[in-house]
Amino acid sequence: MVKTDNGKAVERLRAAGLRPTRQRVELAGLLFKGAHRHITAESLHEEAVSLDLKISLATIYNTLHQFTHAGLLRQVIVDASRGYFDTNTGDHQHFFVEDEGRLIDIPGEAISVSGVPNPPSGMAVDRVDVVVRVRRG
Amino acid sequence: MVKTDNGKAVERLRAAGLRPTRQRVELAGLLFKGAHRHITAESLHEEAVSLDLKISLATIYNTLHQFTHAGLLRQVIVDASRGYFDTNTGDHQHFFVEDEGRLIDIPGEAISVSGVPNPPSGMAVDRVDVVVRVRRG
DNA sequence: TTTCTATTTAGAATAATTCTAAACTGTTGA
DNA sequence: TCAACAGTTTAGAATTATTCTAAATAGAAA
Repeated sequence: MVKTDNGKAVERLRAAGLRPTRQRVELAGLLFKGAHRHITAESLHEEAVSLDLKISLATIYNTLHQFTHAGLLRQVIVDASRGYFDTNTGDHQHFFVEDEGRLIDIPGEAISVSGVPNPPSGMAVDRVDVVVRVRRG
Repeated sequence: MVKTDNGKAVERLRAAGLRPTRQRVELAGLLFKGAHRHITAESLHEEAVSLDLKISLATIYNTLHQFTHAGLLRQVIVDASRGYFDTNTGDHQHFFVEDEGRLIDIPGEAISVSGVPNPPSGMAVDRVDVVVRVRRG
């Protein structure tokens, strides 16, 4: 019996407490197979469609959020009209190429933010996001 | 003849190359009269309505963008589903209180980012945005 | 005034995302 | 192996923020 090797994806989903359904396994396959990626619900859906994976857009949205809650993805907010997700959940920041809507990682070791004041009392820092907006020119 | 003093607003608009229409003058009055503010198209519209200013939501959107292009406002991207604008266009960053959708300024002198790598060739840095996400707890 | 163009506006249109309720499918226990 | 249940997927409707359109209005200049 010939099958795509999705054993890794299945394990990863189980470890995250997510039932390894066909759709989740296929998406995990796309997302976590090779190098880290930046995707959009639309872009991932188009990719799935082009590979003849049968996954609805609603499921893409559901899955992206579930993966994010499970810590498998991180959401990146750089554009008011489009939600990005990053398969790299480690400490790092981004360049955002405004004309192209493209993200580029900046390693966490490279960049550092200092002088962040104490948050208002009763609040705790969740995360510090740095976006370096760049343009052609 | 008793009139609201909008002389300042009118001058400011003229200086920015914007024709001082009633709507723009009234909005400039709201936005630039006192301390710096963080607003949303919706929140500004509600405020205008509550003060009996006759300004449509479409005009609020138009005006916010025109003010931004003219350098009177700065757009702040912190939330995928809502556009914020800041009357403080100077060098500074933000706390974002995620539960409340509220922004708090961090003075530019306080905070600093170091180690930003060179942007990809052919690209120039437009701006470096820092968002410190905080939560109750 | 008159005229000209920029501006405003109501309402339709768009785009991203979420919701709903019905159909489907992993998983578990017998 | 299989029944049964709870979790998942889905098509399509609904929602939300925002933009567009084309007609009406209002500054500015002469």
